[in-house]
Amino acid sequence: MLEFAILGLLQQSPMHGYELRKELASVLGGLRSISYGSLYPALKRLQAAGLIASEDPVPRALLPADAPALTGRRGKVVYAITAEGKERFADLVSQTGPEAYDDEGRFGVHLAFFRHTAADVRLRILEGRRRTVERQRDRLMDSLRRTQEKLDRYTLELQRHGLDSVDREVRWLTELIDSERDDARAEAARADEPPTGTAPPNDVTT
Amino acid sequence: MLEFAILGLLQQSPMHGYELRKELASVLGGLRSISYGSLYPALKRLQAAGLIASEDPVPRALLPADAPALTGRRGKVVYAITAEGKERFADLVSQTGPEAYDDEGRFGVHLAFFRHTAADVRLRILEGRRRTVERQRDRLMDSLRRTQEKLDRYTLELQRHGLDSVDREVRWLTELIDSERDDARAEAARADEPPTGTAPPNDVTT
DNA sequence: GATCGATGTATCGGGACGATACATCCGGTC
DNA sequence: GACCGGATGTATCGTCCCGATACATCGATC
Repeated sequence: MLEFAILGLLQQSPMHGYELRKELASVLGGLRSISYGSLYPALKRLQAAGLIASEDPVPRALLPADAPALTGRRGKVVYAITAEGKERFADLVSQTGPEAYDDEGRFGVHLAFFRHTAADVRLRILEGRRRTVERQRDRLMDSLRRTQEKLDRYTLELQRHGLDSVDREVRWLTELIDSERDDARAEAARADEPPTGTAPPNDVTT
Repeated sequence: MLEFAILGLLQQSPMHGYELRKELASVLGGLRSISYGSLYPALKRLQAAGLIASEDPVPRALLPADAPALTGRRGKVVYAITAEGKERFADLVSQTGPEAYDDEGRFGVHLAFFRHTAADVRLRILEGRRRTVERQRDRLMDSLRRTQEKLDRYTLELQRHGLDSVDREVRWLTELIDSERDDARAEAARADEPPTGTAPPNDVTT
């Protein structure tokens, strides 16, 4: 998942670790960010797999031969995606199976790179996610109905709030899906035939 | 956090791992449950610290000496809380600092055991949690306002949904807090003086 | 001109998780 | 009455993530 996000970000342009971390935070939803303890090992894995390459474009030119020893070696390391990396990213982006939406984080990453995703794939991922969340909601509703007598007030409140939250997510996904379908329909109509009756307004775009 | 939850559950009665896991799932909000890979190491840590004790009340009586060797050793292991464990739990339950509410999971556990918690401590925890979530909301609103031009539609939607979610949590907490305050006021009124004017309805309770 | 905070790369230990192995018991089924 | 599958049950392993930390440089503020 992290690897996926990194490949996606490097798609645009090379970056160094610090930048990557900041961008990653906004991709992951604005709240929880990623730690260096996750980031650097992930970069190493990607590099070992040949999906990204690192270069050191700031050769620090100065300083005599007695460099501050081992760990010292500032000068920012820039990571760039390779051809293989681009292939791999294209594969990942076009996945429509459960691995694309069962995990919340993974789904978020897919959403973040939807502009690289074909319209039909987008729709399948959104629908898959909705199915997953609906199942969660139903399970929760069920367990709540079965156990509500035995729970104290606070636990009950917690469950109710959780249920409400999941329910809202379903509705949110439904809105997204409907708007995707509208787009697809508009697209089809535009390709099929220019509307009769009402004149199409000055359509300059494209 | 896991340790906290285990101590809380064993407060009621001894349990074995499998039961513990199921109860834990409902404590943690109905959705995400805990894996054995987390549970058993946690039980070992608690046992090493002397906070719980394990007994094997099913001596399997049968089977000749040639037991199926090493790993074999069925007969469920029951875990019970010790006196030290009860002390530790009482300490944990009365914490009102950031450690009680900064982490979502930890806050959930506190909420799950609110019936063991004094009214003033409950209020402080709820208010602390609200402060934390409000800060999250404000940060998110800020970053959304600053970056909304550069984000594509889907990322924007994701952020908006996240923001809505956090905002709802604040409102939910406010409801809980208000109802706690009402309870406290009613309590105080009952202790202080019977109301004049309107006659108190037949108050049989307590 | 010195300190402070942002930027920057990197590692370490602790802990959580999914997967898996192993073992028992209970119900139904032919 | 033999068998089988699924729920119950204990436990470990490898992989990965995270918070904390170390080290290093730069710009700005006072």
